[in-house]
Amino acid sequence: MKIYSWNVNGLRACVRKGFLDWLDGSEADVVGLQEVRALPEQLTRASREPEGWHTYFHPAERKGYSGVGLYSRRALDGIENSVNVEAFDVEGRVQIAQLGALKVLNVYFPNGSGKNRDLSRIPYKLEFYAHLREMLAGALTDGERVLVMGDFNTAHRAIDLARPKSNEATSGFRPEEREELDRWLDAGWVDSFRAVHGDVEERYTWWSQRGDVRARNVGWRIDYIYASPAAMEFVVDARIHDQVMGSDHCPISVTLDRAILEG
Amino acid sequence: MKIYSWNVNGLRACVRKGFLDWLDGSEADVVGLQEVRALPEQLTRASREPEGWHTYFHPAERKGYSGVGLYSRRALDGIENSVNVEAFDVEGRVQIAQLGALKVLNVYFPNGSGKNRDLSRIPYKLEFYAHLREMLAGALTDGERVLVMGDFNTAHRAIDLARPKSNEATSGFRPEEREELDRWLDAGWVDSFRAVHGDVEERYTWWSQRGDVRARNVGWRIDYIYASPAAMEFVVDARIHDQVMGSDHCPISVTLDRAILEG
DNA sequence: CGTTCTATG
DNA sequence: CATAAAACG
Repeated sequence: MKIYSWNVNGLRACVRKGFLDWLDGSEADVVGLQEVRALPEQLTRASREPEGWHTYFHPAERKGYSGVGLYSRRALDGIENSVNVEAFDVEGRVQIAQLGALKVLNVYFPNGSGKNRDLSRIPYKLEFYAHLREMLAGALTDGERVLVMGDFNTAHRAIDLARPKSNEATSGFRPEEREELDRWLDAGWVDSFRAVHGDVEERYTWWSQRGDVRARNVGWRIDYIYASPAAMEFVVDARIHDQVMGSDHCPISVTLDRAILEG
Repeated sequence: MKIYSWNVNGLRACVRKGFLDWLDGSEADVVGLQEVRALPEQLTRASREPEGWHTYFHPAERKGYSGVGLYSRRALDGIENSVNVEAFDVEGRVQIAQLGALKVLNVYFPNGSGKNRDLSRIPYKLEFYAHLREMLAGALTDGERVLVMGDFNTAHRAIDLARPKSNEATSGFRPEEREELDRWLDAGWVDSFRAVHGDVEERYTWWSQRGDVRARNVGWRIDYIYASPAAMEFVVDARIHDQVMGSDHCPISVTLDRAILEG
């Protein structure tokens, strides 16, 4: 089975660029979207409830901002939107889906840049990371099968972005943000793409919209599917679909042995 | 000589739709624009200072809002932006141009609709009208040659809009607004288009942007060139150029005997 | 319905 | 550079 994550940068705009055709051609079982940037009622019916899919949305309270969504070929066994912190829940950043023995978290981690391109949102971002990490610590040590996928908004190591030197002070590659990802990996989470492909270079998931940056592949790898050790045993492939257009991010995926569903 | 008035509904957008081609083909001597909606420095050089034209701008303080501009083939003999009321001056609504013995006021009269489509701006609109009328009363009685042209934002009589009955409560055709135009005409101002063409019907200068309203000519005549009696003696033609596209308003013009300039 | 601005990324 | 909203008309 195949699970995708994609920051669509506005689902309505992405639909105009062919999202539904991509969806039907994707052979996906589950797709997690970030930055939906629409209330469900603002979506066309064809994109809100496409034939053959079960869909779930967790929008932000603020219109046109953030928001996550899940598309699944079979109905989810459970869905939960709250992480029990009001300040996080109102921004529509997390969906926790249960599929048999597998738990999938679809997450839009906060961007660290604030109002005037400053770093004022980094504390919120780091608190969000820490809260989720602590919330999931028990599941990890209990050997549960968990995927945390989405736009992490942080490149972990120099190999994960084209211009590491010039971005050491930029939110998304600052030491305090990278150290938080260290803590996830130290806790036991596995970066599925790196586990499958090792230190391959120049594989990115996001490119600035300025200039011809994507054509020149001057990008960042900031979208991940993190697997618990128990889930990682079922991962048979991990991919970055950088040929797929429609957003400033590209989709990523993992292929899993279906046995992962049977506890 | 030919003098035009046109509410361009954003000069930058209008330029993209061919404003400069229209300008050069217009045989205009003077063009007054309303709703420029740009600071001069936000305009391209080609539109701010086109070859062969002298240009003058009076923007609002608030960005992207209101603002008037004048294009003249020969340099103006004088230009004044203030009507000596701060609340009016900051909204960039008036330019007073002197061309020889002729005074031309290029005016963007306020829209009466407020924030929530309410009527909260009608008092401001009526005060603006009254202030300008009183300011010009002396010139009128002194026999000066004056044109007041622009977007008046009021249809005077039922003949001036396609749907008078259904708009009696709408700002733009309310009794208190129409009565203010009565006061201008009672004071001596002449509606140049009506003076030339009498009660011709279905001649409008503005159409809603919703639906196919312009194609069906469901419009309003709310742009006028008012002439003082002394100026009216030199008016040889008055036109509504409703075939000219580029805005939700169309240009209007008067043709004058050049002798109007020689006092 | 369309222009422009602002917030956000 | 792009998405979406808000204000205004």
